[in-house]
Amino acid sequence: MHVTTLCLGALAFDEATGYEIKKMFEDGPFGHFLEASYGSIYPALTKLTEEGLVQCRVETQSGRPDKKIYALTEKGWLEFRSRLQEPPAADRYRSEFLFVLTFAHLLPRDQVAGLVDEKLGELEAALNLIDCSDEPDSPGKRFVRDYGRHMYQSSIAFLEENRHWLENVDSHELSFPDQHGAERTLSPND
Amino acid sequence: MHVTTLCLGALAFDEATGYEIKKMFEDGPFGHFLEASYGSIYPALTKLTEEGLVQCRVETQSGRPDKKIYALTEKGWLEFRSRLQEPPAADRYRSEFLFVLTFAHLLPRDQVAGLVDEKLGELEAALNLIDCSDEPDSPGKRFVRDYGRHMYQSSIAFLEENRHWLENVDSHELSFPDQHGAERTLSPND
DNA sequence: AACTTCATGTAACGAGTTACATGATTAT
DNA sequence: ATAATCATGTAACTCGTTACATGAAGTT
Repeated sequence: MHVTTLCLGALAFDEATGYEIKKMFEDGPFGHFLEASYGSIYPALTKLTEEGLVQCRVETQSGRPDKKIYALTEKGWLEFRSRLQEPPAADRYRSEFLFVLTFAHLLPRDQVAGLVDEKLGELEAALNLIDCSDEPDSPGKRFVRDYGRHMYQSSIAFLEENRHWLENVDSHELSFPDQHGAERTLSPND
Repeated sequence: MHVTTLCLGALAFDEATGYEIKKMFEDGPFGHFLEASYGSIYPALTKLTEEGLVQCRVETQSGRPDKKIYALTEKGWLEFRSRLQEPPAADRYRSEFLFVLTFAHLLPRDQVAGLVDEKLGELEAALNLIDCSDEPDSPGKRFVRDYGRHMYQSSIAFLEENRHWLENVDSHELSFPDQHGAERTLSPND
């Protein structure tokens, strides 16, 4: 999904500046399942303006750059709606955390414990962010918020149930053949 | 995380060809939370060989390209272990599905229903894939598999509980000001 | 007949991130 | 003092995907 579509979506809630749109991808309604940086948002907004999908109103400020407040045009609304009708790309969950834990038996125990603690901390912070967010003003927002909360809770529950088991996995030695086929080993703490 | 690290991880289980590594990112142990394509795996393997982190044995075949079987070297093991010790990047869950559903009130009901059905289908297929996969041969693999299963189940449960509510959301009209500030509306089905 | 699997590899293209550039104001 | 917030924007860079090229054997 192009950043332009994400911007259209952000503006479908309310007019906003590039800066505010970026915030929506941090704390706001999209924060938990989408990302976008200034380096992609600003050019996207410029492109959308050129295409007539959004319009821009400038508010002069002293001491800082003028505020450019973007809003959808009718053409923008229609285009956004038609983009929503295209089949969405499959969700992708990328987790280096799980990748590393796949090799738990090759890692020192305290690293495994540290990793799980950190993840648990992140998950709780994310949950907290959800609970502190504004009351959703549309059913879709409510659905997405509740979905997020449910998944975070579920993830926390799993980690808490399984952390002891995982942290007490036997450390295996790395065992592998050298160039000549002879067996060699390395311990995880070496 | 670089594809080279992913390849090192794949080879930490067993020697393999580029083709087989790709399979591991489809059905195999990493399939649910990582991706890699041939266009990145083959160059990565070449680079790893040049760096001496893996070695390559060629098996001649008739009728198809020779099989290049890659295996970690000692240097590769050590390098892999040290990469595992670097703090992993934060997980990222990208969901166009949730993005679209944020705007459920702007969508025709049957589209919302269709989206949820499709997602439920995907989720069940993924669960099924997990349950048909080989019995994990390391504790980390088992942990990751169980984590995946738990999250898929949790997601399915949430969608099933909430689908009726979501599909019966009132369709709102798109309401927005035109160039002159006058109120304009568009219905979702128009 | 047509499609999938096995098997490797390259090149062009796409798309976004990171880092940089600038700088006043407000909170700690 | 120091850091964070507000505010916009560009350019270089990373890095991976998609599509292409090749082609035999087995499956439906």
